[in-house]
Amino acid sequence: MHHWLMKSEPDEFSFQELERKGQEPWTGVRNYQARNFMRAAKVGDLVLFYHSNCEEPGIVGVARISKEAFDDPTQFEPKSDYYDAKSTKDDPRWSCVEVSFHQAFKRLVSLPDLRACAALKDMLILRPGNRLSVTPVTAAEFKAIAGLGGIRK
DNA sequence: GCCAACGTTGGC
DNA sequence: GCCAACGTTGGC
Repeated sequence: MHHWLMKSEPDEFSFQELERKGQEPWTGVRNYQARNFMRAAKVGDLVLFYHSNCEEPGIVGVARISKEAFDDPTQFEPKSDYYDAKSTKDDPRWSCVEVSFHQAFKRLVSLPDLRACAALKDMLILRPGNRLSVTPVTAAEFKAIAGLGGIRK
């Protein structure tokens, strides 16, 4: 089992919205590295849900991979923001996974919280200029963050 | 709204 | 295949 961290702008799609809907296809990722991480994700993998570009950036809870990588439908939709004219059905460029709500944190784990935790000093997300929207997280990092969020994993 | 970091594009 | 220009991300 792998662990992941996925970023979302709450104005676009928030953790609360995931809780309400139950599950959501994670479409619109247009970065090859992030895409490759999604292709490696398996059903049941746990996902740290990160709110970015907002008042209080940080991790708000845990989601779960509920469907493994499949073709991101938005790449074929000319009207979509994520349309990719260079992608064909025979050779699609972009994948997505489906994520499901799993468990909300008791408290937000903010960026300063993450930075203050010695066990997390190697996290990809904390590296300057990191912009990947999907990154792998080690089991130890996952456990430490769940602890900071007030849930036991 | 600024700006640093970084991926992508395209001319050569 | 190099690299400058450009666009995007995301914290502050």
